[in-house]
Amino acid sequence: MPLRIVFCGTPAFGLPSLKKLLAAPEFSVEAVITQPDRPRGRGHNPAHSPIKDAGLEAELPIYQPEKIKSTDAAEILKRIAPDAVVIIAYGQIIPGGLLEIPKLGWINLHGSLLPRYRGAAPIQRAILNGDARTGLTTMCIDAGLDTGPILEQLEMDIVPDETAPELMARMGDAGAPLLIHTLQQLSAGGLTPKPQNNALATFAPPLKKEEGLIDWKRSAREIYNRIRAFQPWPGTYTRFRGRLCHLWGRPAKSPAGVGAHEPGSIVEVRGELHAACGEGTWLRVEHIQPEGRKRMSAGEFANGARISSGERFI
RNA sequence: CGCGGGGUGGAGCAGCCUGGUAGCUCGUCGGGCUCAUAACCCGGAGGUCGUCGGUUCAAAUCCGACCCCCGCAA
Repeated sequence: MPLRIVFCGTPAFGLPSLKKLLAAPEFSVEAVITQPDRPRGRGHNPAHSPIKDAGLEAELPIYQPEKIKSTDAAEILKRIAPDAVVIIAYGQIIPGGLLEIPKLGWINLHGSLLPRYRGAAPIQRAILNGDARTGLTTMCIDAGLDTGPILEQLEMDIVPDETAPELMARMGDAGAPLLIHTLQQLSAGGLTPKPQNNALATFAPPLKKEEGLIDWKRSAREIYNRIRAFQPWPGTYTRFRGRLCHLWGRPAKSPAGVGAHEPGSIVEVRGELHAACGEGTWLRVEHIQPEGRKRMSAGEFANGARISSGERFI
């Protein structure tokens, strides 16, 4: 008898796990629960979640409750009567009443080494903080936010220049075999959930748009971490001549022959743009995208903008 | 019908409001200077000004429609 699974998730992070479950004969995915189609993009066309697309492709029943706690989700789950619910980055808190329905519980794959980085944006927050190591955790969902007992963990390095989408893809891939292993062990009775040490807990709240605004008083390294962490959303941006500009760059030596400058000051040397940051550090600007314009190289931007000395990013 | 910005030689931009022989930075080609150079100097090539239509003696510029790109919001 295959283990009967309901898969609950929304973004691409859970995709490798879902695919692995679909491909393994020892598991049978009975249904997919994902967030409702929401208007997205410039027009306002409703967009599917990546998980929904995969569910449709596998011809699975799809459920998209607006609010999982206020719908008949309990009825649906009781009817399907899965052995376990796998939940990966679903985007809604699961009410207590639903947690007892599958006998193996709700099994979550989380993008951090819990109890560190509980919450919605563990991977981005780890990069933002400049961490060199992170990891994956499988755990049992309980009534709190990522507070349930730990099943298995896998440590991973964060590569120095890695961006959030890159690390997320890598962790999503690495998470699939970990999740499978956890499910196998759990169903065989070979795992004992270990309570988290709440004293060590930290939180990784969702990214906010405003956090993308570059604070030039921070060091170039900190700004670079933010640039890496905030891809593809909300991005890191600054203001130039009153217009919003998304900006990409990396720490660099101070441009030759250039002394100290106010944070945000722009110095152009041979077509290269350098911006002064805090603590006397410098960021070499690589790409800029002014609002209403396409993303362009710093050199192209400098050609058109004709920056005069003393101009600044704000 | 969510709000807004933009489409001008290969690239990035100015010019549009106040219509009248298309400009800037860079690239490219040729020449020069130099021990040398991505630096500097001189010269050249390259543009249906997104598309279609309208107004006008005359449209990149004013009016209308459409196509494409992007920022915000979600």
